[in-house]
Amino acid sequence: MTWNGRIMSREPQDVTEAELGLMQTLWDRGRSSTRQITDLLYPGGGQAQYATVQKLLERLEGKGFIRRDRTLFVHTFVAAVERDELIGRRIRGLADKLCGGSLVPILTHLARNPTLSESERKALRELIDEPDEPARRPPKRTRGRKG
Amino acid sequence: MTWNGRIMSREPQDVTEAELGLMQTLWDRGRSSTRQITDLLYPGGGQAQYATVQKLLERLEGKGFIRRDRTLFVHTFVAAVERDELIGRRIRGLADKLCGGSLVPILTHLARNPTLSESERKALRELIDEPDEPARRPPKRTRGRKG
DNA sequence: TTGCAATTAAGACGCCATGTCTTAGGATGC
DNA sequence: GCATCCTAAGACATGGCGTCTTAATTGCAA
Repeated sequence: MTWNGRIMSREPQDVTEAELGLMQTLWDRGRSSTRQITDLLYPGGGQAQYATVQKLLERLEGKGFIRRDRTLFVHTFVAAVERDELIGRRIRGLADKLCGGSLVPILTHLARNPTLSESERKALRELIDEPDEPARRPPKRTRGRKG
Repeated sequence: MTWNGRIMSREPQDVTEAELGLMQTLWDRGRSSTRQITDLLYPGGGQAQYATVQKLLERLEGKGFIRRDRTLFVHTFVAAVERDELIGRRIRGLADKLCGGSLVPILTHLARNPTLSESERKALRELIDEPDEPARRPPKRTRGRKG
């Protein structure tokens, strides 16, 4: 069985370090071609680096983190998962692995964090006080929990 | 150079999945021996599982996440890094890799999180208000208003 | 059309992290 | 003395990951 923690059980897969570089590029500059990404990430890179980017893009596509447009000869790519979404996944993963699934330990850690400047603290406070939409307060009765 | 992202540059190293199981045990039950941990993590395990735990403990010690007491014949282990500290490291790593080092994107994500219950929201708010300000603040309504 | 450059596509490669297990050598206790 | 527990050292397979080579395909200019 070799039950490992990541070999079996089909975990959703994550973006690796090098792949993250490509994601950043797509997030920052939007739809791009392999060439554009390569020039940006490996300035002065040759065929080898180009192929590396290719492979990374292929894997990212396979994992569903980017989408490829094949209509033109030169394919273009866009992020299928936004930066914030990835942040969310990481936080959730962190909560699952270290906090029994709860976000509270993370929250408290953040709140107690001394590196949190007063302005950040203030910004956070406002964000918390302000749920989502101004027109949405009454219908909120202990809902929206997923198992 | 083979600059990879983890091969070179001596990154502080992280706790792996299996190792995390041992850490949880040490966090929960405090100082423990290899035997105790093995019985807990691999019930009915034999010599093989015992050795696995041994190796994991050895690696954790090497990485500085636990401390070993060799005074007695049977060594005992304690966590050298607390759960909260590890949470902090992960958050920081997340911020570095995905947020350019800033915690704000993480904070905003959390604040916007729909799975955050009202009680959690409230708890967070209190935690934020607490640290810096000793005890000098009218009940509420600090900031003026926001659009 | 021919030829060159760029692009896609497929796969090989080496390294090492990771979890697992085997074995040897000491200490303990009956 | 002998079985049993422990430590210690290391072997091992698997797979992730970043990298690179090579071949096939397409576009474009001369």
